[in-house]
Amino acid sequence: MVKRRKVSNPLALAVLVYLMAEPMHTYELGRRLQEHGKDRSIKYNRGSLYMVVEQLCKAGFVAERETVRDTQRPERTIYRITEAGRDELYDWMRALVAVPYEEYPHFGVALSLLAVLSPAEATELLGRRLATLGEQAEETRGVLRQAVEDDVPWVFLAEERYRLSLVEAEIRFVTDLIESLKDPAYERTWQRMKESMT
Amino acid sequence: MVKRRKVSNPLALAVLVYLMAEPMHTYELGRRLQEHGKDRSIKYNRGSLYMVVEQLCKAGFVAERETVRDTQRPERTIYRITEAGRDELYDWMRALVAVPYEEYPHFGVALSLLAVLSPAEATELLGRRLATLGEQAEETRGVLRQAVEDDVPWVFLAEERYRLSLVEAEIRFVTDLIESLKDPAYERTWQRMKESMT
DNA sequence: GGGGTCATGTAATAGGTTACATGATTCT
DNA sequence: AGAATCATGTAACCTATTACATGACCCC
Repeated sequence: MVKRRKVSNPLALAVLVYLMAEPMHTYELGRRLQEHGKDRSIKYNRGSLYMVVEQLCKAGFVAERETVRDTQRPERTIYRITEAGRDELYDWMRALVAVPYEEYPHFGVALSLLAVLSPAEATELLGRRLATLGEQAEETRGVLRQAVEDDVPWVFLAEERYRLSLVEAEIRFVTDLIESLKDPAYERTWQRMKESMT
Repeated sequence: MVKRRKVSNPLALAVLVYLMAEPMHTYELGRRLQEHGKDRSIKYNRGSLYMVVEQLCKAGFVAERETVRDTQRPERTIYRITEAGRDELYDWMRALVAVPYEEYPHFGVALSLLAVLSPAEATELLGRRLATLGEQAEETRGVLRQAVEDDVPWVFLAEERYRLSLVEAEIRFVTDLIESLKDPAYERTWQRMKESMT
């Protein structure tokens, strides 16, 4: 039922978006992604980028426009988006925005196995996490402040605000969790569980 | 500086935890994971499980204990956790709890490219997301209610509470975002951007 | 007792990351 | 000019997912 995309790496989506503006070669794509800080929200690495462009090409979403050799620099292929690529771009964006994607955050895994740690240790570790989360929140707030000063239109800040929302939510959650762990009843339960384990 | 784990798939962590309780064979591991609903927080599929167990074996974190052939059923290898495996388990759990891992949620990608959609369309799509998020929140609340009724110790509910926190945060965020999109100034800005694009 | 389906594993394929390679540029 | 660094790509290597395979069990 869930239509699988021919190319599913989110990098590909960014590539399509950038090629909407104008044709360019792969390296240039990478440069812009980094320049615009898109690599904060999209996992970026050069190897994957080349792979993804090739996949897009095979899938017919982009096409070679020409191969430039300006005597120096190895020859670079310039890509442009195709009609099918445009369709795919919009279809993909719509799906991403309209339907939540099931994710598996690493912290969720840890929580689902939390019982293996003693309450004391868990508390200590969570305290450290809390500190780092605080820094992250502060950093993101900084990015936002700076952007506002620079008159960046707010649409381009949605991702950072989202990031901040999530971090703040996690801070509240962890704070509560630490509170819960203090309950001496849990300490006892944990001891019993531990012993009852074969 | 970031120590890479020999086996990094989160499934492996669950395997180690389960083998702490008692030795068992791969299929049994899978069965329990599902039974306990761990597959809600850990991406699970059989193929990966076998792969992961093999990796753990190569890495010395688990070892074969014996190979049982009870005349029927193909022979199944029983694994047990090793000393090194125990160490790895605790080290890994500590890291997961204490330091936030950088994730790349799909919705963040969409947000970082939101500007390609018209404000009107974005609003409509976000509305649909909001509806689904509401259902998800409700479902998770249901799971929690049921678990509380069944006297499940709360440690085992941390993951669900976390999930709920995140969903609720996202609901607030999206609600705000929809509000922002209504600003007629943005409509104008968007039009201008669109035209100025080569 | 033959057709479905559950239990169990393996192999083929596709996807992604790291490591390497090579020419140009810049610095001293 | 040689060393260090940047620009650019490719290839080798892991990881993960899907598809396939096989025997047992269950039901009319």
